Amino acid sequence: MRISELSEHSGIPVASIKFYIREGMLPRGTATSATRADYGDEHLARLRVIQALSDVRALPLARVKEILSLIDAPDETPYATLGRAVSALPPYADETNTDRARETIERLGLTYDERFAAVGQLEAAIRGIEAAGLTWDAETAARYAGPLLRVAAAELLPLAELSESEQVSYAVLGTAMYEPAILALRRLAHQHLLATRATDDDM
Amino acid sequence: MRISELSEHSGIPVASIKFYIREGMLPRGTATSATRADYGDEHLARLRVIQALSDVRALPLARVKEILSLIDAPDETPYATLGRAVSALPPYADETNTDRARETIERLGLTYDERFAAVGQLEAAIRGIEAAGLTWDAETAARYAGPLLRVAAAELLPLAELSESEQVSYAVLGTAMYEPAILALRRLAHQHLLATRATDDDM
DNA sequence: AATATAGGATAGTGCCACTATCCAAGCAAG
DNA sequence: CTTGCTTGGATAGTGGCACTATCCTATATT
Repeated sequence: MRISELSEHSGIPVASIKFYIREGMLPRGTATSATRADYGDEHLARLRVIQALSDVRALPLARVKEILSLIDAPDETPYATLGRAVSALPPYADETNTDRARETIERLGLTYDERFAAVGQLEAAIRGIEAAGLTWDAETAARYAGPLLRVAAAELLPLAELSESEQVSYAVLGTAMYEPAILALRRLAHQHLLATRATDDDM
Repeated sequence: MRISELSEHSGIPVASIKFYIREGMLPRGTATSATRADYGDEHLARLRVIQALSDVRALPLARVKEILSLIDAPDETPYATLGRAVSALPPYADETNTDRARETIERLGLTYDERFAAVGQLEAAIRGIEAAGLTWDAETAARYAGPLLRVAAAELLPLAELSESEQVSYAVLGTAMYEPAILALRRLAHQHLLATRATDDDM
């Protein structure tokens, strides 16, 4: 496939493809002559991943780049790789004090590891909730933690069947890409409950 | 409070406060003379909401503005207001074809209303998942839907105690602001499961 | 009366994600 | 073989966004 064909198949302008190559997010095609290079299906797949992360997840390209490099060259353990993948996702918090998050995590009986980006993200989320005038207490946290632990456990089950390298890219991309679906389902559930309740008792 | 004091209390530069006023996101202070205006606690609270939506949620100011206007002047019904609030949140999808989402929604027994933004968001999420090479089928959807319906139901319960206007702002801000906490908890749950499992059987 | 500060309007800045222009080196048709 | 069209690759330019800096005028303050 030449670059123009890659552009047609992916729907991404040639200039943008060149840009992604320059940025190191997409490997160069294999040069067949001074003015021709050959691109394969892996380029197409990579382009679709970039689009998914950039458009659907609305991640800045710098974050997309981090995630891609994680898939290409994972860390020692899946645990560490997942940790770095999480740090590429919003909210981008560099909280120094993570007391609120720690309190919540420990009360829920989860593992507290301050190096894990999600701790700072939870801290930022809690501060945002309270800045907006909403409540975050043990009861609120428990409301979410139970069902989410169940979700997380169910998500990890099918992973066992994959090879280690597949596991990593599935975990990294899965963390990023299933989130919008989760949020959409929660919003739909709210609407559903409101709609059905409205016919019941006019709320 | 004068604008300089509002700036000190909120930590937001005077120039930015002026900018928010210009943009119509923050009401003008009540003018006491040609060169003085008075700001109150409601300005401080508004500023904190703007910060939470803008920084923690990383929403573009145009979306923040939509959400604020919804709180200030809600639609006829909470259902409609929530619908418009949802459309201010990512993923910003304008899908024309929402077949995949519809299939999922109907199979789960939820209400399908194509005017609701979350439908298009689910469609965009599904396309993103598949573009990234991941799976979305009935089984996957069911994995998420059960726990999330439980979350949604639990969230609506405490609403009953509030007045109607409180309900609206709580629903609008709650939809936006609890999401980062939910995602952080899911990420922490993954990490927790991976960490405890690793000590068990070296995965 | 002199100085400092506030409020308001206008223009400028820095970052990001492209996008347009150039150029030399092929490739294809006549 | 040669004339015109593409292509890959490098460089510079663009448009949008969220501020931010400057300016001016009218008061407070001393």
